[in-house]
Amino acid sequence: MEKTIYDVAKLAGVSTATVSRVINNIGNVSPKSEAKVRLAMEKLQYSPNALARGFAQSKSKTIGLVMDLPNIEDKNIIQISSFFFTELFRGVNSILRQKGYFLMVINEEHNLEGLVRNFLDQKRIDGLIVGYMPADTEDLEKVLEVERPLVYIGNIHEYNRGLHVYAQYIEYLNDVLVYFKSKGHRSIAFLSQQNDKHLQKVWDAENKDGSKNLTIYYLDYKNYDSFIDEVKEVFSKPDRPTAFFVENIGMIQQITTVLHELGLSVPDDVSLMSVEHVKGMGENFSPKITCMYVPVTKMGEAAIRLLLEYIEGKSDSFNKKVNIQPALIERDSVADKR
Amino acid sequence: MEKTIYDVAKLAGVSTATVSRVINNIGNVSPKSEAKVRLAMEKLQYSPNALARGFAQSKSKTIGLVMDLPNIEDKNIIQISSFFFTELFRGVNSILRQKGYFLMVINEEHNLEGLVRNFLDQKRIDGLIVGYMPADTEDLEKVLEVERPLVYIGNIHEYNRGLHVYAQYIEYLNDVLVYFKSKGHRSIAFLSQQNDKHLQKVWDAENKDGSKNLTIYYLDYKNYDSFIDEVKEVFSKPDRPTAFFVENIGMIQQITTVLHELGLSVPDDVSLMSVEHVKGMGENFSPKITCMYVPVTKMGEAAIRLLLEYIEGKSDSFNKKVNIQPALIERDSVADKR
DNA sequence: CTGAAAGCGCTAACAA
DNA sequence: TTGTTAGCGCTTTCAG
Repeated sequence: MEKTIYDVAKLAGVSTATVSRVINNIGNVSPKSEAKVRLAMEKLQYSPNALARGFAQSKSKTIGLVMDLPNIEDKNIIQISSFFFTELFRGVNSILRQKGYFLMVINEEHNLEGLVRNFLDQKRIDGLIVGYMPADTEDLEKVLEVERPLVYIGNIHEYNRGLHVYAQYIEYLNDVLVYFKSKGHRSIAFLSQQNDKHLQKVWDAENKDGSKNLTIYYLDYKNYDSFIDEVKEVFSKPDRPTAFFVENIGMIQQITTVLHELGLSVPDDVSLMSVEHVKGMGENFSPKITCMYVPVTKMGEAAIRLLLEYIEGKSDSFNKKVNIQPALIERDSVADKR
Repeated sequence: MEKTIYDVAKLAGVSTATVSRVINNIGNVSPKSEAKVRLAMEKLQYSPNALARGFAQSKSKTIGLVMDLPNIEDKNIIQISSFFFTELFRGVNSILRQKGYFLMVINEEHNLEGLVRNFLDQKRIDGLIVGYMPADTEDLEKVLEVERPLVYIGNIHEYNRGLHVYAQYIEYLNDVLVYFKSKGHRSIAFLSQQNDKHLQKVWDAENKDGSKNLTIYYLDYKNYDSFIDEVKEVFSKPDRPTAFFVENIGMIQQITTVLHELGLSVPDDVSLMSVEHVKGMGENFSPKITCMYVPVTKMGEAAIRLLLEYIEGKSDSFNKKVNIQPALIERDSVADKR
């Protein structure tokens, strides 16, 4: 038979209310009583039943983390997202445990509203972190409308409300471009899984003076089997780009090999940049890759802080945003063309 | 105010017991009643309170997955374990959700007994999967002693009991050796994080005929900053190994570069093998790397099956083992020296 | 500072 | 096939 708070109370010679007070560090307990209770708990090896506590308080003390773990077939994305996932997890979990919360990872379909119903309404979790960078969907809007305890991590969206932690994707893409430009590059290729509308904006911004002095190639790797061919094609031309931004650092190895096969060396013929979610990862290559470091762990931490403030009523506002700034880490893969 | 089972019962004109019966698909409900109940639930947008259910049944319907996510400073291990983690998670979670369970990821210190007390005794979880491949510790023995619902994934241990899913590490190490040998290699290096006692066993087994016709180098990468130097040293010798097993596939890139710098090419001068936890990952290299594929996802699935059988009383035995067989996938990184 | 007691929402005998 | 009802273990007023 499991020990209950009654057993402890009886052994300690106090009421269950007093035991509850010491368990929860409420105070208003005499040192004497507290000592008796602690002794009794010790003797009985008492562990409070989390289910009963949660039930009594209508709080599960657990937070959900929605991640869209890609299917193993998506070779493109699995590497980058493995790191993204584990880094985010680490950031979220460390803060959570400190505050006495637990973490439930949720890897469901993209039906946000359904998720909210299943997990929040059933009180399985107290709040939700959406880590799969949802696009602007009606689903998202609906959830924001009802002000559920939910933080989403990712690009800023058009419904300008809700708890939100983000790294300004468009901005850092722009930073990459500006950096390449500052090093004298005028013909630049991007290999990115993002919709090219972001790149288009960047491109437009850079060429708005009408000089059109930049040439930008956009490669996408929706199709895993064909992007290598695309790369080969673009870099075989005599007027090939001198700089190449490869969003997924897991592809740097292959890209480097392909460039070598084309007789091009890094960074002398082609400069390379990438994104790292794990700090220092760019150093695992030769030459060491200059990267935008996107601190996912920090984003996770910020998200949790926002969420707990809201859940615990310390924050009155549902509309808060935190912008985490990526950092450009210069290494050896970008040549100075000036 | 949240809707409760009473609201549903009242609206449907039945008792709470009947509502409970349809929620839980117990049966013994007339189609008529069931229809009324479902309609009422629909109208009220009713979601059963998981906390209350858990409390009433003393079951949380959630399983804990203990993972030791390495600190970001451990550059050695972070890559391999990112994949290991996400793949294991995927396997575990998919089966779990199918069966109506939820997954709580636990990333705590190596104190197994403490974990068990915190999570199992408090009924926060119904069972535990230990995914960090625990060594033979007294901690582990104690937990096995009391037959808690726990499956561990990893190497077989000396306490020959408990629920256990494993890939036979020593065996597949041996398979690697045998494979290299079959290709005519006689001088082989291993770069592995494992304690070298495993390798020693392999070595002994292979040389037990007294012919000593194999030379095995053991490199370890405990120290991230120095293993590259070790590699350089070993492969600079005129009698360098002709084959190299690099356990961590995340290091293949660096190793290849180092070998190139030494003027050695793969596989002509040095043959390479590695381990992949994500199927097909060895193909992301040039040349494509011959790998032992360790199907972590399958291991996760097997673990869950074992655990749920035990928890739900379908299995009488606490002592069950499942051995998941790794597969050797031949690609282009091993030369035939015969 | 302490204790009595009323729930929290659901399940599961048991009786009908 | 249904309904009644006594818990499940803890928190939290409220009165003392």
